[in-house]
Parts: sequence; C-alpha cells; structure tokens
Amino acid sequence: MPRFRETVRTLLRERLLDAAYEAVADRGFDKLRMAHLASAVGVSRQTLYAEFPSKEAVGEALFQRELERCLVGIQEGLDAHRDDLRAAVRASVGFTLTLAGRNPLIKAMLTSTGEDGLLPYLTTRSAAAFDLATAMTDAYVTEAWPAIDPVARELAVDAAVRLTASHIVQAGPSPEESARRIADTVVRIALSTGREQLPR
Amino acid sequence: MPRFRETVRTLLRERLLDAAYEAVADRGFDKLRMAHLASAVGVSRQTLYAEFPSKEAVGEALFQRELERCLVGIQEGLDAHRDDLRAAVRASVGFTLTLAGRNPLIKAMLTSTGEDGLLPYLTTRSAAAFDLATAMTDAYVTEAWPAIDPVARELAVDAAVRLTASHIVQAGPSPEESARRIADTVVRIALSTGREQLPR
DNA sequence: AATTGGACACTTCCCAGAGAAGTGTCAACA
DNA sequence: TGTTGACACTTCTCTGGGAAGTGTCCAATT
Repeated sequence: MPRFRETVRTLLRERLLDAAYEAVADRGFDKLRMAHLASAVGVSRQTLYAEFPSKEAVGEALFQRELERCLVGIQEGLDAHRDDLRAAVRASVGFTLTLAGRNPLIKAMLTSTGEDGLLPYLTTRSAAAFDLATAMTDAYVTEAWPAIDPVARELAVDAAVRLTASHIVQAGPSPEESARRIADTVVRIALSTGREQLPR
Repeated sequence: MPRFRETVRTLLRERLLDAAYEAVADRGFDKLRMAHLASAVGVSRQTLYAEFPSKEAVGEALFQRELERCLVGIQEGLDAHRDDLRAAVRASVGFTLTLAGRNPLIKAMLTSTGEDGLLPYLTTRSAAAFDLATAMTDAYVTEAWPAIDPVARELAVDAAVRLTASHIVQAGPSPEESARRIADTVVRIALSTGREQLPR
C-alpha cells in the first residue's frame, strides 16, 4: 500500500490547517507563530516546514481550503433547489452571508481592497476568488437551467456575486432578508429578455 | 447689507476646504496639519479654529462637500437623459466610476469597511453615504420614470448603487464598459414585473 | 469686533538603540 | 524519517527623550 504515506501526510496537513485556522480566527494571521502551530499539533517545527515551506504557504493553503468550502456550500445550496431558481439563489446567498458573518477569512476574501495589513495574498487573491466563484456559479447555472438566456445569465451571476459581497460589507437587517432581496433581484435579471418596454 | 460677513465667512470656508482637499488628496488625512492648512490659505490658526472647531470637523465638512458633489454629478448624469433610462444610468455610473478612480476620498466613502485607519468618520459615514445616495436616486427615478413598478424600482436602485460600489473595489476592464454592463443589468431589473416565466 | 501671535498644557509622533522573539536553514542524532 | 539544538538573519517590542501637533487662553494689534 504505497498510499499510506500520502494519507498520513494529508491527515497531518489537515490537522495543521485546522490549528492554523483556529489561531488565525481569533488572533489574526500576523500573530500566528510557526513554533506555536507545530507544538499545537504535536510535531516539530521541521516537519511543519516539510509540509509548508513557509508561513506564506500556510496562509495560501488556508485561504484555498476556505474558498473551496465556501464554493461547496454554494453548490449544495443550488443542488437543494434544482427546480426553483429563486430558492436556490436564496439558499446559496444566505449560506454565504451567514458564513461570512462569523468567518473572518471569508469576509476578508471578498472585501479586501489591499493594504489592510491582513494577508498580502488577499489583495491579489480576492480578485481571483471573485472570478472563480463567478465562473463556477455560471457553469452550474448553465447546466442546471439551460433555458435561461446566456446574456441574462451572465449578468445575473455577476450581479449575484457582487451583490452578495456588497451585503457582506454593508450588511442589511439580516442575512435571510438580504438573501431574499438578492434572490428576487437575480431572478428578475435572469428571466429578462433585454426587450422589455416601459409600461405607459 | 448684513450678509457681507456671512459671505466672507463662507468664502473663507470654501478656500479652507479647497486647501484641505488638496493636502488630503496627496498626503492623506492624518498628515494634514492645522497650522499648515491655516498658513496655506493665509490666515492664522485661530481663525481656522473659529471656522472649524477641530480637525475632525474639517474632515467631516470635507467629506460632506465631496459627497454632495458626487450626488450632483449623478443627478446631472440622470438629467442629461430623461428620455432614456439606460443612457441615464450609464452616464451616472460612468461619472461615479471615473470620479472614484482618481478621487481617493470618494473611493474611501463607498468602500471603507472600518478600521482602515483612514478617517474614523468614514466607518460610520460610509453607510450613511450609501443610504443617502440610494434615497436620492430612488426619489429622482420615482419622479422621472413614474411608470416603473415600485418594487422593481427599489431593487434596481439598490442594485445600481451596490454594483457601482462593487466595481470601484473590483474594477472591471474600463469604467465605460462597467457602466454599460451595470446599466444593462439595472434596466432589466427596473423593467421586470416579477411574474416572468422560464422559457421552455 | 475680528485677527493675530505668543504662550500654554497635553497628547501624539518619531527616532534611535537594545533586547526579545520569530523565521528559515543546517547538521548531528535517535 | 522525524526530532532536536544551534545558527544567521530579520522583524517585533519596548524604552526614553526630543520634536511636533492639537486645542485653549489672552494680550496686542488693526
């Protein structure tokens, strides 16, 4: 079984990231200490460096894992309502908003404008995360609701991502209410034809 | 003419704010010095303190004036196209985006998430600015295009403001292209009825 | 009467230097 | 292989003293 080593390794990796997440969550990334991280998991500093070549790599991996979790949550929100676009959007947006409410990492991911001293990667990475979330959602919607007009779909997905990020920064009354409004808005865009007329 | 004093006073006030704006624009608010500001305009420190009781008051006034200018620009963008909703939105959003591109104050106004060390007021005030911009735009649209459904209008205005702010943070290819996309999106929301059906 | 310059107490910034603590690497060891 | 201790190097952190900034008061000036 040549996989044994790998399994141990990824297990260690997960435990390291768990510990790192906890430390970052309540003391911030710059207060994270490599020595403390190693001892928290019960390994030497060297094995930590064997897994992550630098502290920056830890931040990078932490960021990536959190992003993936977020995207998985969104997908699950969509999956739960394949027959109802509005409910699907509401579930996904609601999930993201509540997650961001208590997860400082996710929050920073979507809001960092640069130079806020948090993680250097976030500056560059937040745009990448944005694009990734948009691309994934777009692909999903294309597959799940092929009847939606492509132009409308693209605008709707972009609006969904941006409005969600906006509500993370400028929070509304409650995540649920925000999600409801965003879902309403997104559905209106998605089902538009671009040939509507003003009533007279 | 009892107004003479007042005129002089507001004139002085404007000149002080002009000088303050220039100083803040390239050195930042915290590098602004009251003594420097006074001498730049050619008055003593005392007359400056007679006009603005504190440095904080200068920041407040500066912020307020910039916000008003921004709103005026938006109104003009709308006024220039009272017959064409799409063009009106495009003009206003385009104006705001290009303004924010070179005006650090406006940028901070719509993006500050708190504790970025810039101005303490911005933290609280950005939400207020947000609300004010939304309220003003909503009132204008209600008056200019009364045929738009109220629910759709409210969602459209909210989306317009939030999407514009989003494009300030996560800039697209160009302000014009961003404005075009936002206008397209906003028009689709504004002209929606909420009773659309998915094509089959 | 308004404006000014000087003087004031108080707070904050800035700048060294010293010491501690953290990072990343290496080699000896179990 | 993984652990341990030592290493050079960089980055915090604290300190104290001097400079500079804020906000206030007042006598002098116009």
